[in-house]
Amino acid sequence: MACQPDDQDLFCDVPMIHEEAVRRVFGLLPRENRTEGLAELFKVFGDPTRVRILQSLRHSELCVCDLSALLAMSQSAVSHQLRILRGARLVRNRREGRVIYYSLMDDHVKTILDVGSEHLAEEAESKR
Amino acid sequence: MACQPDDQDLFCDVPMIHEEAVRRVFGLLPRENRTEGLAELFKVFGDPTRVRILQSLRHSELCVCDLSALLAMSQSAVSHQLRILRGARLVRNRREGRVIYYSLMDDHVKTILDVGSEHLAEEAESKR
DNA sequence: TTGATACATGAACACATATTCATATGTATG
DNA sequence: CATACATATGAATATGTGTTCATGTATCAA
Repeated sequence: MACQPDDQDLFCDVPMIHEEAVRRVFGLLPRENRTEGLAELFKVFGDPTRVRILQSLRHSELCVCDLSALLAMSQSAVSHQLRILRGARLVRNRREGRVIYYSLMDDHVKTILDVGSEHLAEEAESKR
Repeated sequence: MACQPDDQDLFCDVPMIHEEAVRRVFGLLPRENRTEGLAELFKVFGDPTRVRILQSLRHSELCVCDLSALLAMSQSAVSHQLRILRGARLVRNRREGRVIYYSLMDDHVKTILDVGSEHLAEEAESKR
């Protein structure tokens, strides 16, 4: 935790080999807001249960008890995770009587899962 | 933790309203391997420091001390995070004397960050 | 070889998080 | 209204994770 390389002071206790590059990149970085938001978003994707839920909803709208049976998990655990997915606007829900149906919010969710899968595939390929 | 809805037994202690859909989706789900791998991958994106590193490397190859100065963090903390990014094959590194330069591994990293940003943008829009 | 520089890493601690358990909310049915 | 059903949620606990601190490794210079 030295100092922020702003316009006035770029001299830290940390050695800095490429001052120009650092200054330039610092100017190009998005606001901290956005960084924090991105991390929060990906954190939601970073749990096997939630990924499993998203993969399931990708193929069909499902209610909570369906997901519970499908994932072999307690209804409570599923509900807790659905709450987090809702918070990140990755899923939407609609009520029909006592049953609440969940589905994916939009195509971003699919895209993110796909690009992630691609990366894993190439990763496996590069290990050979 | 009831039972897995495999071909032989789909009857759990959890109520299952849409048995057909559940069976169908179960057949379409990827192997657990892949789910776990995806979650592990996104977990790496799920930390502000690591996102910040990736956003930085997106614009320029940088060495550890550059990143340390840029992010105003200790060299140790940055190194620990770089290790995790390397493990997920999100960054590559090359040595030049005592200095080690890091850069993004491939375009998947950029794409994932971009799609995430898009989602956040639309999320903000939908809140209005 | 000795010292300095750039980076990596193990241990420890503080903090976050996923599941379980118990209970609450909301909706249909009788 | 009372009951059953589908889902949500608060509290507690166990496990995971990021940073710091101290130390180790690798490279260059003298």
